[in-house]
Amino acid sequence: MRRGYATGQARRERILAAALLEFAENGYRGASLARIAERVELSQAGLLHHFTSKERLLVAVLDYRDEQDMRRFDLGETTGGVAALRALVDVVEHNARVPGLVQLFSVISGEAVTPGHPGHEWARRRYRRLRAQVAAALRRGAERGELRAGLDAEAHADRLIAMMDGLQTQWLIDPERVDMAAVFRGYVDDLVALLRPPAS
Amino acid sequence: MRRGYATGQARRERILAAALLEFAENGYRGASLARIAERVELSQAGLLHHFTSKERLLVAVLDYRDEQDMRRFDLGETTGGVAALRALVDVVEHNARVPGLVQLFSVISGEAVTPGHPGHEWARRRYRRLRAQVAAALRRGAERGELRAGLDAEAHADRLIAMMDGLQTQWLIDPERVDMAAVFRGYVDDLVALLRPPAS
DNA sequence: ATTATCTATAGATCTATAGATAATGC
DNA sequence: ATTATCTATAGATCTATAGATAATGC
Repeated sequence: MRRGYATGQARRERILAAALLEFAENGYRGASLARIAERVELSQAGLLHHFTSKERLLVAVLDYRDEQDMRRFDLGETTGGVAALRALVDVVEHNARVPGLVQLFSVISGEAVTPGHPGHEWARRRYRRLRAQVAAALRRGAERGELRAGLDAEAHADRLIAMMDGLQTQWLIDPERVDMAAVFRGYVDDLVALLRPPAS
Repeated sequence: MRRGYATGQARRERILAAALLEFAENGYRGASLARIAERVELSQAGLLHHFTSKERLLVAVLDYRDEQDMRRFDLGETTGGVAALRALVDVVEHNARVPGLVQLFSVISGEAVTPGHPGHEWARRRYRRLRAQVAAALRRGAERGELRAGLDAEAHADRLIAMMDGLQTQWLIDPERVDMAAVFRGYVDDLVALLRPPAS
């Protein structure tokens, strides 16, 4: 499997990091390959030697970030129920410390609602995967008797994800106003109370 | 107060409508004045006679839409408590019928998380206003004894708005997967149960 | 007079490709 | 040989302004 020389590999990593910043700051459409190239001290043509096109570069950045986040976000096969919900609160608390990454996802998800946007398919897959993961964790909690039996796992998963995204947008636009982690924690607390199995 | 000739007034309205479509489809950065001008059968310079710059045109579109929506969204001085929460469900149900408008707000809000974006201030003001309106309606409900007394009105308002926004994004990206209105209604139902005053 | 248009154009971008040269490592 | 770079450039944009001409309505 050809992966190029070591020097090229290192350069590609630097390009991904620089592209992430540029896309987060300007979105896909507002981003400039020339500016990215400048940040890694490379000509713009040199950049395209490594990534062929702006579209491919965006997809590479998104996949790269997804890979990193999967680990943190992965609720494992064992975690479930209340522990899983608490893990989501931890994710939000962590996100409050990395505004740059949060901004990348917010900006790109916003742009990607447009069909034809190079991030459209990525976003669709991502939301489906997240929903499946969260729903599975909730269901494990129900099986163990930790959460109410009849719960609608998919609907709650959609809501948890929507809540995270929506609060992120508010927080990025007006950081002083919104304590993203606290408001999300309040949601999870209410949810835990609501989904507690009826006293036997 | 100079408002120009009747013909100009009519042209400006057409421009706003066309610009709305273009911004919704391509975001601020991806939008093209030439394409907007084409849709209203005007030269691109002719368009700029009416709106001076691309930035001003975006702001005009956003203010124009806000004005329209204020009526629908206005929870009045009388509505409060559970009725206000039901009114939000109506809003979401209505939004599910106008994907174009929803897309405008999603795309621009996403872009506007970047400081320096011409929609940044608009988004900030908008979220503050929405929060104040929703929180006030919840508080009226509490005063009337319809909702639990000690409720955190601001936090619940932030969450309601975040939920609406987050579900909109999911719905726009994958309309077949998400029944936006139904999932939101589920949230409101849970919230009504949670905020019901303790039995006296 | 004021307003609504137009054509023409300056001046900055932008992405992607062609083709040459230098470095790397089997 | 393959990979990593570069310069140069084609070909499309883009926004905003200057300056001329036509229509509108006090």
